[in-house]
Amino acid sequence: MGRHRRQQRARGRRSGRAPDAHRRRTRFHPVRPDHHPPNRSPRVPAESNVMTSTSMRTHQCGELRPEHIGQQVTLTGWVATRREHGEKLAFIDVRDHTGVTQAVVDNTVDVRSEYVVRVTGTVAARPTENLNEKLATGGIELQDCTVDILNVAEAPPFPVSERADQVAENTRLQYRFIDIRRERMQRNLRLRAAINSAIRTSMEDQGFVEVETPMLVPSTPEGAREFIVPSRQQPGSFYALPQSPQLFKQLLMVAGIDRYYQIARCLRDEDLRADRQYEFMQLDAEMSFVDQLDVHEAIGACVVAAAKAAGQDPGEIIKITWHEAMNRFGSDKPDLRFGMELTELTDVFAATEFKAFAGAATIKGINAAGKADDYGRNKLDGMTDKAKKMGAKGLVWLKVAADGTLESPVAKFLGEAEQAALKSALSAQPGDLLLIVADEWATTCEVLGTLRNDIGRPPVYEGPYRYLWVIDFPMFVGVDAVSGHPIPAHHPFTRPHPDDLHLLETDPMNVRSQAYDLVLNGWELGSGSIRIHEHELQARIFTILGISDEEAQKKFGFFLNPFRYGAPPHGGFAFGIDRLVAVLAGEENIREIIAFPKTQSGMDPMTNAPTPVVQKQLDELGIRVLPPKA
RNA sequence: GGUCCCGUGGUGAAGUGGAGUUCACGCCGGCCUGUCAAGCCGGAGGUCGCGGGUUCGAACCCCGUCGGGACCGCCA
Repeated sequence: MGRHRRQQRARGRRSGRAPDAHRRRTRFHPVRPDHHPPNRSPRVPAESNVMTSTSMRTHQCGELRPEHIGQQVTLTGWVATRREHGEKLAFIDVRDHTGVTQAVVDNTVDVRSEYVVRVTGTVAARPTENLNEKLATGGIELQDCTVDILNVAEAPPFPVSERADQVAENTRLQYRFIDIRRERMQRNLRLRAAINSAIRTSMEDQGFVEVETPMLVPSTPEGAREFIVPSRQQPGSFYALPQSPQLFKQLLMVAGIDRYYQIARCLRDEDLRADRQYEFMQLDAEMSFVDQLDVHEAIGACVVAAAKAAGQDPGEIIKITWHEAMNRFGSDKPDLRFGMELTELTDVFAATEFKAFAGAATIKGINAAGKADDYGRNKLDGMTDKAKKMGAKGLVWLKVAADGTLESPVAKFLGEAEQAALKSALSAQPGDLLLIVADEWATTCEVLGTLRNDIGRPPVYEGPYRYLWVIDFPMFVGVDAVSGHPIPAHHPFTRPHPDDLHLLETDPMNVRSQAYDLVLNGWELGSGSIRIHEHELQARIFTILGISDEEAQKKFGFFLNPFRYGAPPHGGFAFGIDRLVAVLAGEENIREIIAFPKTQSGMDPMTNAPTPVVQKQLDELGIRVLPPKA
């Protein structure tokens, strides 16, 4: 740019208005190549043919093709880049969420990065030697352009491109309104919208009725920590924000809604993670007169619809029992994309003289095929530490040498026959790394399951997508050391497995429940259960849990009493939409598919929430803030 | 509540006791008529998160603190 541009800038600034005067002829233009990392997220399906022209534009920046050649069009958007070629020629790329188009302009047009512009010009074929195959609009450009500056812009803090993937996330969140201009965020948010839409359509096609439940609800201190909201009219009393619509949706079954759903915002005041935010969205559903197969079918259809909205066909959703999941994968949310299954070795070492193995309840191993060279002493020690932290007494590792012998500190304690049986059981080949744990069944499974994930789990954006139902969860997860009562694995309204009812009092730890999880590539998408609808069974469960009638009445009275008025058999499910979208988008972190997420410490770098409030607000609520702890 | 990692011009990085030094991008100015992450030349821009300590001397070592991230606990 030269003199002209400088002068125009000066004039525009002096007058303090958008420089309408900047109408310049240009020639034409293309779209910036949409960055799309290989094996990354799916593209949002083609948008419908809705009319997106407005009084200010005729087309969007990603839609012009050679078939439009000769038409006069008007585009609106942001200046993505400017390439100058002397006083008479410059190229500007105009961007909106659909893509970019190259406009050929007179270099006296003073537009800079992220200026908001309207460009009117004639669609023209690019010279054949100047086609840009990286751009969807790379066959054309706008020529004879008039450029209106609709707004000026300061230089953005980071580039509005895939290069900002390298920028500190905190900076991206602080300027989220710029970050979301990027193709990645546009794609993620639009994918999310498409999935939400598919979920609604699927649920409604299946006769589910959307009912909205309150955000201000009574506090029920079981389970996750709640956000509480002080009541102004009842000083000293508080609402809670819902962890889930659980109680309301069950009452809707009593109320004869029959099939309820809601895309519900849920809030939990627990520490944040890559897959957890304070507030998150769930597809929440409940059905009357069903068994768990009915629920699996309905929710499965909904998830399939969501996957198809992301351009995928998930195929059949398989089912395995919790026990099988633990036994084979050492996890209740197994990632089925890779093998390395847990192999039973208890019999192999039944008569061993190796003290660490002798008498162990369960001995299992995994074969990290070909990984022997990847795991040196440091990493192996680290894995051993991890195993011990998880409660195992130790971890045995063996490397298979080129000649087939086992290299390990403990090899000398294992007999030849044992070594041969071990190699056979694990199909060991030279270069393999074998890991063995001998302990209680649960510990053995969990430790090896964790190591299996650590060693073998592919990145989230690597397919295929493997959905599964994990069914027959145990009713109880352990026994309270103080009270001696069993600890429920799910909420206390979960229905026991009908075949195990007789064991409730005598052998509670072997009672299965009618609870189930939906798992995708190692992510727990959600869980549900058939509920208890009869008063007698509920009372029996409370007795087993050590909850007195009085206590039950006090804690859950508003929920239990309605069940006396004709509660139908019912069950339901809820799955986290954020997690589903993240996996389908190929994102490791749900913040990438949320427009305005919180950081790990629960803050929003853009709004600076949470903030102190003025004293008057506290006074009205009868709240006094204590000084910080020393 | 805990473990570990990270804070250096607008952005990303390099700098492990000796001058705010370096690189790329961006920004500002100049040149440039077919670029498309244009190119070439020049320039500006920093309280090395903050506070304290050690040292003749600290971006660098120590302590604290704030902010960010991963994980454990937690998430019926």
